[in-house]
Amino acid sequence: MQRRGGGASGRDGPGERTIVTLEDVARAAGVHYSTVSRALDPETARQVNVVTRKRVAAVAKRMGYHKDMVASGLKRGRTHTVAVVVGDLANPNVAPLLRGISSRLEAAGLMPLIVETQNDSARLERILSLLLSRRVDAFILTAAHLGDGPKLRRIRRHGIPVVLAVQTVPGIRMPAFTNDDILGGTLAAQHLLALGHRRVAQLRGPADIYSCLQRAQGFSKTIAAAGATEVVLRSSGPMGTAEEGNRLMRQLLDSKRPMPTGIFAHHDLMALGALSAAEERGLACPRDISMVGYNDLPNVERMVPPLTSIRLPREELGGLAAEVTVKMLSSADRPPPSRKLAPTLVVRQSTGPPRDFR
Amino acid sequence: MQRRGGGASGRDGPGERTIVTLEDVARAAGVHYSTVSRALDPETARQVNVVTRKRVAAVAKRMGYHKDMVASGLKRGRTHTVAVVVGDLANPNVAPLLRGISSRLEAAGLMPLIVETQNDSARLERILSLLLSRRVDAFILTAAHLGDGPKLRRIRRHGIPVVLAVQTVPGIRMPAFTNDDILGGTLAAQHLLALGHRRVAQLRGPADIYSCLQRAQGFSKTIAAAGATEVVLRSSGPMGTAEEGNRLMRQLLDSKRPMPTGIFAHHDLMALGALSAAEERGLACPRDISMVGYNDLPNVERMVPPLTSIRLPREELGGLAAEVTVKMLSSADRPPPSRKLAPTLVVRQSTGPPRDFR
DNA sequence: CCGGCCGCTGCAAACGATTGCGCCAGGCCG
DNA sequence: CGGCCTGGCGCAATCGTTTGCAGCGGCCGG
Repeated sequence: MQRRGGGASGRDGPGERTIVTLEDVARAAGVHYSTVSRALDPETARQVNVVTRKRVAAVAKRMGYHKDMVASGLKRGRTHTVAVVVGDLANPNVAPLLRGISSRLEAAGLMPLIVETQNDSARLERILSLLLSRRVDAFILTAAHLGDGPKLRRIRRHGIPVVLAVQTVPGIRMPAFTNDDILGGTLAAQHLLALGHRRVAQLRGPADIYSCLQRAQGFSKTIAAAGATEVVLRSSGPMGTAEEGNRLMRQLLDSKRPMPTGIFAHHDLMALGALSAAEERGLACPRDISMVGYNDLPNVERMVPPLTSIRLPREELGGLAAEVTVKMLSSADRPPPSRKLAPTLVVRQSTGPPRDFR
Repeated sequence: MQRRGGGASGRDGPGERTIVTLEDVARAAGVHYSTVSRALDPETARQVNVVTRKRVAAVAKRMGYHKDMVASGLKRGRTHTVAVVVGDLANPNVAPLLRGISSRLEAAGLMPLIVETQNDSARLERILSLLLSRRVDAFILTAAHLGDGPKLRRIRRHGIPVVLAVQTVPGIRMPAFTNDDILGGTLAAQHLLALGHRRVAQLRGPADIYSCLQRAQGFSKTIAAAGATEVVLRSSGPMGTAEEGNRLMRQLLDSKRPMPTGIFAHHDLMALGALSAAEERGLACPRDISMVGYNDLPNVERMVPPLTSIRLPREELGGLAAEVTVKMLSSADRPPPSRKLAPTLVVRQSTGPPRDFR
C-alpha cells in the first residue's frame, strides 16, 4: 500500500512521505482521534474541554500535524477549491484579474485552481470535465465564448455555482461581472467625433466574443447617430493579436475607398499591429490617422505613439466575481445579480484632429 | 450529511450535487463496484473480461460517471496535482513559463496548481503549508529567493519532489533549470564594449535574487577585464519595476561622477524607467546613452526606442522543469541534474556607439 | 436522595475509490 | 475421470477525516 513513511532518507524518490494523522496525534495526546478532530477545528473546538484542547493543540503542533485536505474534502464534499478558467495566460489582462480573484478567495480560505483554455472550445469541454472530477466547489469563467452556454448550464446542473467575469453570454442566468462594453465603444466613438473625425473605421474582434459585439454596437451606433461614415473590418482569428490588426489594416489600406482618419481597434495589440501596417505605407499617427485601442494594456503608454485606449476595471471585476462566488458557497440564496462596471477613456498621443491627405 | 442529491432544481444553491459513484454504475451494470473500478482504469482493464468491460464502460458513459479524484487521491496518495509557485503573476515572464509547464504536465495527466507568493517570504511559508496540506504530488518553484533554502528542504524532507525553474539557490541539491545569467551579463557587457563604451553603469536587481548576482558577476567581470570603468547602483525594492529604474537613474544623474555612456539594467522595466529619468534631464537614447535591458519582455520592440535586451528561453525552461517533475514522480531514481540554458542578445535601437558630452 | 441534564469524550459509520485475496467455473493435462 | 491452473469476479479492508449517537461522570433541582 501507499503507507508513506521514511522520507528522512538522503535521497527522495516519490511516494515516500511521512504523514502525521489524527490517530498519531491522538495516541500521543492520550485521547480518541475524534476528539483531536474536534479540538483542532475552530467550529467544533468548544465541544472540547479547554485543557484537553490546549494539550491536543500543543501535541499536534509539536508533531507537525497538518489536516489532510484530501480526506477532509472527501468527507465534507467541499474541496475549498475554485476553478478559475482563463482564455490565455499571456494576455496581460488576466494578471490583474487573477489578483482580484485570488486575494478575495484567499481571504475566504479558498484556493484558485487556474486553468487555461487557450480559447479552444474543445479544450474547455475537457477541462470542465477534469475540474468536475476534481470536485471543485465553484467555477469562475473569464473567457466565455458565445457558444459556451450549454457547457456552463451543464455544470450548473451538477449544482455547482458558476460565476462569469469579464466575458458573458447573452441570456444566461448566471451572475456575470463585466465591463460595460457598449459604453466602451461609445467612449471611443465620442472621442473620435469630438476631435472632428467624420470617416472612421472599426477593427473588430472575433464575432463569438460577446463583449466585442457590444463594443461594436456602442461604437457604430454613436458614429451613425452623428452622421459620420464607418468602415467595419472583421477579425476571424483569435482575440486581439498584433498580426490580426496588421492584416486588417492592410486590407483597409488596399481598399479603394477614401481612407478613414480615425480608427477604433478592439484590442491594443490590434491597434499596434495596425499602426505598423499604416507606417509601412507612410501614414503617421496621429498626423494622418488617429488610433484608439482597447484594454489599456501595461506599458502602452510607453509605446510610440503612446496609445489612447479604453481602461477596464480588471481587478475590481475579479474581486467582485470572487466575492459573489464566496457568497454563493456560503448561502443557498438566489444568486446575486450581475453587474456592469464602467470603463474609462485614457487619452494619449495616438489620437488627434484629422487632417486631409491624398 | 452532505448527501449531494437533486440539482435538477431550477435554482441551485451550493451543496446540492448529483454524484454518480462506482456503486451506482455497478448496480446498473449488474456487477460489483470493484469490477467497475477495474474496468474503467486502463491499468487494470485487462483483468476484466472484454464484454463486461465494454458493458460497464457504456453504462458509465450513459450515467455520466466521472471518477472522483478526491477519493482516488485519498486512497492512492496521489492527487495528480503539481504546485507551481510563481512570484508575481503580472510579470510578463511568467506566462510563457506557465505555458511550458502546463502543456508538459497536462500531457502526463497532471494539473498545475498555480499560486502567487507576491515575492513575500512569509506568504511563501504559509502557501507551502497549504499546499502540503492539499497533498500536491510535487512542487515547481519559479521564484526562489536566497533565503528560501531551508523552506525547500523542509518540503523535500516530506518526500515530495521539488524542482526549481528560472531562479535557484546556490548550494541546494535540487534539479534547477535556469537561464545562464552569467552569460547574460557577459553578453550585455560585450555588446556595450564592442560599441566602444568605456564608462558603464549597472542597475542591479535585488540582492536576494541569485540570478541578479549572476548577471552582475558576468557583467562586471567582463567590463573589468576590458579595463573599462563601471558604476554599480543597487536596487532595494522588489524585482524590476520601472519606478526602481527611475530612482536609480536619478541617483546616477545626481552623482558628481562623469556620466557613463552605456547602461545595463537587470530588467526591461527598470531600463524603461531609467530612460524616462534620463529623458527628463535632456539625455537622449541612444545618442547620449545606450541602454541594455533584460528579459526581452513582450512589446519592448515597440517601445521608444526599441529596447536592446537579453532574451531568456522561458518556455523551454518551464517545459524542462515540468518534464523532470514528471520523471521524478514516475521513478525513484536519483533526481536528474540541473541545467542552464543560454540566453541571447537581441540588439535593437536603444544601444549605439558612445558620444562624448558635457 | 434521586432523576435528569449537561459537558465531555469515545465509538463507529460514513465519504468514494483502490486492491490483495479468495472463490468459482471451465478448460486442460495426466 | 480427477486434480490443477487460470481468467474473471466478488469481498472487504483501507486511505484520513467528520459527525451523529451514546455513554459516563458530576451537578443541580425537586
